[in-house]
Amino acid sequence: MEIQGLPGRLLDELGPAIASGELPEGSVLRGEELEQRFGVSRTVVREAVRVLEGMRMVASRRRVGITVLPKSLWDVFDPMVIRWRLAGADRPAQLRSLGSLRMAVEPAAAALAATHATDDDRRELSSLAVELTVAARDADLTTFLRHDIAFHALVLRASGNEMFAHLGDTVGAVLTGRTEYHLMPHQPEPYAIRLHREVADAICSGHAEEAEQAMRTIVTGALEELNQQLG
Amino acid sequence: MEIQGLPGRLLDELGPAIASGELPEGSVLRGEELEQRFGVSRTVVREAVRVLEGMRMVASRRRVGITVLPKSLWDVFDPMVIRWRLAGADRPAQLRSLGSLRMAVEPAAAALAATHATDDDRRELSSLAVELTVAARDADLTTFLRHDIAFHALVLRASGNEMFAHLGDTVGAVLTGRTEYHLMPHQPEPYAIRLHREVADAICSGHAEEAEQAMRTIVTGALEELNQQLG
DNA sequence: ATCGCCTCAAAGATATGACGTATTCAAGTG
DNA sequence: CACTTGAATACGTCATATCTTTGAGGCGAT
Repeated sequence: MEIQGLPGRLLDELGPAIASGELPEGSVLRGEELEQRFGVSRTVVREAVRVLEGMRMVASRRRVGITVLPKSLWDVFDPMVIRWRLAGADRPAQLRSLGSLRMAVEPAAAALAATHATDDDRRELSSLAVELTVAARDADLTTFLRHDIAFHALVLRASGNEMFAHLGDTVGAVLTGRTEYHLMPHQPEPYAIRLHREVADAICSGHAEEAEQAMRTIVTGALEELNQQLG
Repeated sequence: MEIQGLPGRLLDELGPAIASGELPEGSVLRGEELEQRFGVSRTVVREAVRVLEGMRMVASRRRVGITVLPKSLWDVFDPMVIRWRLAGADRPAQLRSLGSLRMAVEPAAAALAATHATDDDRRELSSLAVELTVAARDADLTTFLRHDIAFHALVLRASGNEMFAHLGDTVGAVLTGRTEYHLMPHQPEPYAIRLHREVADAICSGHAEEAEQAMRTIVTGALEELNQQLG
């Protein structure tokens, strides 16, 4: 899913280092230094740096070196950047940002899905809502998480908006992180389950307003839970 | 703002070609072929391809070549991808997607801005609203556009959410395109101007609900206008 | 005829040496 | 002190060599 080969491995070192602030804004790296530090050739270093440059995390300038750019310039929607930030010291800020984004996008996506979803989408959505309920009743958190992710991703995809659809993986990462962070404490709240069924039902029956409201309630809950945890 | 040097120029050729569908999904390019076609070295081709790979528009595989990936995999939030799509045959679809995205994000951003904006933000917002009114009265579309872009970007930035803030440039591109597409017909509608002042006032006085509603009305109008134009 | 294994070649992946070029910094000059 | 100029530096580009992976076709056995 990511970039392969040696440049990919270099990226997995440099990206997180920059995203976590270990290499703060303004840091300057030299290509040759990277070659030695990671034991790779110029070719590899240059390609990795180019990719970072493509996501505007660094800028390469002659006679200066490779400079880490301020976070405000980064392509914060790039899945790699999101992943790196979620994995590092920037995790709280990234979760907050994603929380607001979900708050804006998911209700809108649910509303759109109510009018744009295909019949297959609706069937699968219904099915997922049921499986979600079952997994919750059985207190099977792993299965629950898998279906929860699939549920949200499906709503986003069924909205018919390719940009919304693309947020599916990111939302999935947030949900996964939440479950991990909880360290699997108690079973999912019955109220949240009911809301998921409500979303599914509303979308299946074409009630945009209702789908939007139910989804808004879900995401609001997640956001409150997040704020509570992060202080 | 983009990638510099020869790889950058190569990107400006390949990116639009892929985004426009001129190189459809599944097309296979060979590195050597690109070297010859564009008269550049292996190094340059590889770096450009790596960047495209980073935005998941192509995948490079041994013994096969460089394959154009399906659009559903592209990083549709990457500013470059958005720009390329807006410039080419995919423009209508991209505008529709962005329309829905604005519809979801901008009202939410306005609501957040009402509680998160700094005093400077509020002052500048007020000021922009006035200048917007003046430019509209003078039927100075160029100035109007500039301030309109600044206005929306400022609201997004003042929301305090870095991801929202990052959509400022993209919204700006949409607004620019809209004005160009109109071929500068008539002056901006007084109603829309009033709504912008309303957003500014609501944010300045901390009325989140009101700001959100006014912004929603603005974006709804833009979306309707878009749907009318695209059929 | 089909399946599985083997070999070969195609194309990218990586390393390296050479040279070009812009840019910074500082020495030198008025 | 301001301006000019030159040299050092680090990236940019090209060319070449070698390695690695992998798809396709051949070959034989079942």
